[in-house]
Amino acid sequence: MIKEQHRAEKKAKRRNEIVRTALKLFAEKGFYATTIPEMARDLKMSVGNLYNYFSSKELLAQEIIREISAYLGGRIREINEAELPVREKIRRIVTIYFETARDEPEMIDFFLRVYLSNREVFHEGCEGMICVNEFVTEIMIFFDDGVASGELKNQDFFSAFGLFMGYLGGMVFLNGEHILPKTLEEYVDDISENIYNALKAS
Amino acid sequence: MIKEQHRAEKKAKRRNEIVRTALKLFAEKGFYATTIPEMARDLKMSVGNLYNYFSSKELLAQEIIREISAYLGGRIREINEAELPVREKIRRIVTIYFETARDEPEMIDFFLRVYLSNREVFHEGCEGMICVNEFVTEIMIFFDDGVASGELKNQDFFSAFGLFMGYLGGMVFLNGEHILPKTLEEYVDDISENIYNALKAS
Amino acid sequence: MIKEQHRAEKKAKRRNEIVRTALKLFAEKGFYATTIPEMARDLKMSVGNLYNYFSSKELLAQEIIREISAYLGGRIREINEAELPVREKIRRIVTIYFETARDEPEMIDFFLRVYLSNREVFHEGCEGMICVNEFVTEIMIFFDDGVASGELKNQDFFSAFGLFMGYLGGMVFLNGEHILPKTLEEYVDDISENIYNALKAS
Amino acid sequence: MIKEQHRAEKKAKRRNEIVRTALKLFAEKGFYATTIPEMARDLKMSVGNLYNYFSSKELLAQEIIREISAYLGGRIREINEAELPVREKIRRIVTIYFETARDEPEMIDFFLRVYLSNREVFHEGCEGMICVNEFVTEIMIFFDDGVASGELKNQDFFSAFGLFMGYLGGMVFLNGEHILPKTLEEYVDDISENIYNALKAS
DNA sequence: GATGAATGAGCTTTCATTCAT
DNA sequence: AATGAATGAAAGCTCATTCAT
Repeated sequence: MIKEQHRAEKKAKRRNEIVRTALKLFAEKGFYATTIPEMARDLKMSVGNLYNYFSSKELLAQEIIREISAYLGGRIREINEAELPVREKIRRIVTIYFETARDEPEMIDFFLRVYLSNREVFHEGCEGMICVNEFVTEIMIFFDDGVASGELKNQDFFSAFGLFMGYLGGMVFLNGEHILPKTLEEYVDDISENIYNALKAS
Repeated sequence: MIKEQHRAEKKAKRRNEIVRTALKLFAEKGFYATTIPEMARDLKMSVGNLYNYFSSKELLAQEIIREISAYLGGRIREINEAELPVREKIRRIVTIYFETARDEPEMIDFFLRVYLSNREVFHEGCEGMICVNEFVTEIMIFFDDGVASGELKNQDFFSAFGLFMGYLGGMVFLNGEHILPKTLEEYVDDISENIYNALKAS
Repeated sequence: MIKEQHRAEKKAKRRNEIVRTALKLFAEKGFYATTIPEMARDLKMSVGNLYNYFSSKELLAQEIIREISAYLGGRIREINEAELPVREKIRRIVTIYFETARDEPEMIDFFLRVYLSNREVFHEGCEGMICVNEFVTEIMIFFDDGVASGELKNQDFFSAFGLFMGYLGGMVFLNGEHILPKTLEEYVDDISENIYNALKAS
Repeated sequence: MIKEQHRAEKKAKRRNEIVRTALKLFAEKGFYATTIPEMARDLKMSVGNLYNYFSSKELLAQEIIREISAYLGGRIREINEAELPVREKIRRIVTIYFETARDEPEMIDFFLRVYLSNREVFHEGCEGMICVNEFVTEIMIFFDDGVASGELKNQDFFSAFGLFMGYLGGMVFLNGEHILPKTLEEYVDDISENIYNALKAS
């Protein structure tokens, strides 16, 4: 039926609007300081109806992190699939991360301010890394490929992962606090170089 | 008057107990999930009296981060003051950070789970880095000394700071989520080496 | 028209399914803990359509009690129409009540847990005993017949009715709470005897 | 300290007012139709403060049933302790029950409309009969004494208990629904006689 | 300094009912 | 006859903070 299709589409669209609005609010104010009535107001939607789409505030947050992970994972996959020296791959990953932080800051902020911070919100349903699986997997592939090609030093994956992600997250945090004297983009060279030096073979 | 001295001492002691208890609770449960009545109960103290020592939950959290910064800053100062090659200094800083995470996890957890996450709590009174000033200053000294001695590459301080702190914070986070296959101590070698390679001169 | 007949039949059937499902849910979980969306889900029907059959939750509950009254009234009518000594009639009524409690517990549970308890639900539309009229009438006939035949003491009907119904309801309640050391069936003898002794003519 | 004593007294008094007000509301409108804000309004007290006295609506209801049980148990104990023929004891118990229903109808209504009906409210904390223990115990003593003295037939306790309590409860229910043509007091003779006949020896 | 009863705004969530399709 | 998205009022409960004692 065309009608039903139309309705389903509309619902999917509405659902998407909810996710986007919630992402924005959560990223700005944190999980606890964002209230459902506020979200409903921004969406011009009743509180009750919001609950027709997501059965709890926690599940909404979990959906969001899954979508962020899928988005970033996809961006990194493109890089993994290109034939490029590791040095250049690192540069591109750093660039993408900072670009995202600039153009869609909600995504990175949510990651840092909600996902990493309010662990209790994710412990039921997003244990370990299952909700950021896509993203982590691509980083892992990047690393394994680099080791396989002899460009990267062979070490425990988490030593490399912590460096990469901790570093980038830290820089975005400092930027968000207006502590950095330069824009993120201007740090790309230094940071890519540092990461490369840290991880490269011999 | 001896009496007054005694009274002041007692008050300082009580204040200290409050800070320690609050630190423990905030680190364990986060800022919002920790309630003042709960803190009072743990302290065997009335809520009203607690407010005689700290006029709000936020100010209490700010005091805590200042004390953590002072503590860690002090530990790093010792290293800065020793005559050691940079490589060894890095190793010692990493070691101290992980030791603290193991022996007094509240401090690092508070840093990651409260200070970095609930920015709204600190925006009035701890703008920028003023409440973690002592700690940051020592890292800065470590870095400047290394550059001065020619051991470290001369680059924007924050490129180095973000690497150092993001990396260590990231590893402690992964450890807290039980994602790491090894203990933090077993990562000290790899991580110190990575940091050194990232920052060393040419 | 045959079509219309068919349609009317189908509607009656659907209506019946609703009553049965609602009865089950109300009996299990009580009036307030049973929600209309839940009922619709169990019926594989939309909430909107449910409201085409019953215009409110209250009216649905009222319909249910009327049907229960009709069912139990019918069972007792059979006994009233048989030529039996009062002693045996009492025994049969007790037996039927307990059998129903065992085989179709929804009916008795609804009676005790919804009809007797949530009076506010029935005050508009089921005042007094009008919705349990059929059932009460048959008990009245039983009683009048017994008095007429000289087997039962002539007293205010409600003295007898309260004894009969309060007693049986009380036993089913105790049974439902798992307080009774024996099954309801094993109490039939004692209880019938007690009722007979209470009501019999001098 | 006199001050502390005074404060404790005041708190106990307030607690009592809460219990009385809640009892009245619950009895009138049932458990679910009575709201906490409404209770607070009647008590001229804030909602929050109410929760300083009772940590949930359920626990409040449990406290109430315990107090009712204690009250009725006490009244029946007096009868048990008097040297009276069983026939007279029955009469007095019936009288007390109906008197209570007339003078403090909330107590009996709560018993029938909340305790017996909303079992889910009591299942955690008042399993089985533990919250009506005092009352049931006295009925048990009455029954055992009667059997011991040879006045009552020796039968399963619950056969007798169900009769007694179901009967009285049933009559109060009918009275509450304005179905009875006479006042409860006018039924005392008939009912006592019926109970006696039902339970007496031989 | 110390107590803890009191406040009240605000939170997440629920649900009977309606209505455009 | 059927759908289910939408409403919106209201529920139970929490908690930082105040203040009379």
